[in-house]
Amino acid sequence: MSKVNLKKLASELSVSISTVSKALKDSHEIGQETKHKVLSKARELGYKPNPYATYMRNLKSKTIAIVIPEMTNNFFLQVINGAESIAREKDYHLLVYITHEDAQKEIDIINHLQNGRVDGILMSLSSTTTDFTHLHECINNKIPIIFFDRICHEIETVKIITDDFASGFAATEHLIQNGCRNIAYLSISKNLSIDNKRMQGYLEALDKHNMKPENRKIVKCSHDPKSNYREIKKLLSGPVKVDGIFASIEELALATYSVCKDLAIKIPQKLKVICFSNLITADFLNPPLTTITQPANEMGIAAASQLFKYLDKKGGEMSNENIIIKSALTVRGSAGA
Amino acid sequence: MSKVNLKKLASELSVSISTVSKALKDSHEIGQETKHKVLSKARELGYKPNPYATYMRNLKSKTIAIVIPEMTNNFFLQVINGAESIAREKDYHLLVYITHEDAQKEIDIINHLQNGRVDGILMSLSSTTTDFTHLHECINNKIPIIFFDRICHEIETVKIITDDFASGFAATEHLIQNGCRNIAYLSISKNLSIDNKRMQGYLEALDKHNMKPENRKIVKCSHDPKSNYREIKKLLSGPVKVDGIFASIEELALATYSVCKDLAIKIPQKLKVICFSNLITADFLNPPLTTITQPANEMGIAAASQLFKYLDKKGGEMSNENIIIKSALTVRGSAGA
DNA sequence: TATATTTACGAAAACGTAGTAGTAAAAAAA
DNA sequence: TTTTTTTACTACTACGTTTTCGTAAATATA
Repeated sequence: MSKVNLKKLASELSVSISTVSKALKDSHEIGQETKHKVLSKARELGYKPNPYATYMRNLKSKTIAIVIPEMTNNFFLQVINGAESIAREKDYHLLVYITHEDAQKEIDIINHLQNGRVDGILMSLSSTTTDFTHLHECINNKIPIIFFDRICHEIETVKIITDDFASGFAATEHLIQNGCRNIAYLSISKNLSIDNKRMQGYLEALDKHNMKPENRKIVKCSHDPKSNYREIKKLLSGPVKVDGIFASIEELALATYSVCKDLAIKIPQKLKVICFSNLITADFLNPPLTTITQPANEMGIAAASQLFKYLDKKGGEMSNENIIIKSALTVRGSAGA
Repeated sequence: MSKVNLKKLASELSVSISTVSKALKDSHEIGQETKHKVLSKARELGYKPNPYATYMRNLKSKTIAIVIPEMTNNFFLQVINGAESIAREKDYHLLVYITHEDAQKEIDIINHLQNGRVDGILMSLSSTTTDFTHLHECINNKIPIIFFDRICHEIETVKIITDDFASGFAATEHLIQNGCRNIAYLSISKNLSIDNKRMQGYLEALDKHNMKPENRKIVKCSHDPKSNYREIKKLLSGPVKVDGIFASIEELALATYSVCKDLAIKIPQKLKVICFSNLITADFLNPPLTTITQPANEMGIAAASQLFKYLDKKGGEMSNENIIIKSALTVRGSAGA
């Protein structure tokens, strides 16, 4: 079962390699009869062109990468799903890399993608990334990056985001309209664009309703579940009065649920909770979780589509635009009726 | 910013391509001084070897693929996470493909991987796959496949599974011990090894406790949420008495929750529910969902590790063994205390 | 001093594909 | 009939890397 390549086909058919290659490409230079012979022999032996050799000729890898910070979050799962479907449609291949929120891993991964392995990258930043040299280098090497969700403002490229500010505003206002007067914001990382925007929405909503923001009500969380639990517990059992929580990501809402369970705080009676989330189980939680649902699948599709749009018109410049796909507020039980 | 390759380095340094290549590989054939010059120039220009050209020389793609049926399930998410971590460790790259439970897509994907693109494949079967020609062909082409979870018995290779039979038995017995006398099994697909094993465990537990299996209590579900909802609703509102449900996968347990919500059937008072699941929110559901939790991350790690074990001793034969990683029954509320 | 060995490099081939250029033979046009 | 065009093929090269082989010069050995 030795590998069947053009040379093998050629020798089997007693023609030249060029003839086989051209016949398979349906070139006009090859006669009908020969084409048929080549095609049927290729089928018979199960010839599949070697992708790496093909790359060597036309320097197109037909491969893109998606770099995400973690896999515990439903959002990224759905983005991958969307991106994969577009890649498949375009007959491209999708490499997946997880940075685990580690800036060094992100740098290593990006560096590994510098020499032709991929034609482009879809990416959401790690929360610990503060230096963007590796990304600039990537752009210098003419490898396009499309950001989604956690974008890098410094890089001029297409960015797929949701309306974080407006949604943060809406989420906070929803809590206010349901009676909350002391709303805490659970932040995930200062470094992240999404966190800043969501918090700005939160602050703007407070301001509109004449509520003063308090630093004590802005809890800096991380990706360590235990420390998040501690911080939220400290908030909810401490001196600061809190009757509403706006969690920037779903992990923090679940941590809140966990704390409330342990402290016997009733949601939504004593505490109303709302968060950005793509949990499929939001409806079945106790109580059902009111969420800002990001169009994750659509964002994956948009990111991949934008990348292919650029790759297809291969001469052009990458435009520097934000593509905004709106999130939806889904009222369930956790923030009151 | 033209691509920096060996040729470019060589001309910059006025040495031959061979010298540069060997210097970068720290060959003894190259003098210390030259090595230093080459290395520093390589760093200066940011040389990264082209992976496809490297492939052309040693015919190792340093890439593996993971082929999964869907992305809506937390199990596969965690498997990818585990597999990616091992791949990263080995400096390999991971391609992700989703069959969307479509046999034809599975065939297309496997065919696309036939000529060298990957060194090996991790795979979980689509539920609609009944013919395994494409997989046999893969093995014939010397591309190793490691199956996990949804395995293919026909192919002689390493398979990573959980103790589906024992867990199915334990799940059913747990329901029985909590008072259920009329237990239904929600099946996902006749084609799947896991479904059969889990159902056998279910039947064995019924038998042990002198309960007769009834076809009416075995509900054939699919991957269509709406039809699943209908089928489960039919079961729970029909003439067949049912006081316990064992769902083979988490989607079916959630569908059951949905039906119970709409029919106002109290879980666990009127109906006890248990299922195979990797939901991170199981604890927060209403009621908390008692689950058989598969060691998904470990299975991903095991699958990738086994593949690399084979790839590393590249001469050998692939062994035909089942590696079983046990699942754990986590008692929460949905199946009674 | 003459010969053997080691050191440090370069030339070239190969991996599989795809395209350019070249060329006999056949067909069409003059 | 001669010339031009078309048809249908082959030879060869390049993509970037790695490695084998070859070889001068330097060094060690006899």
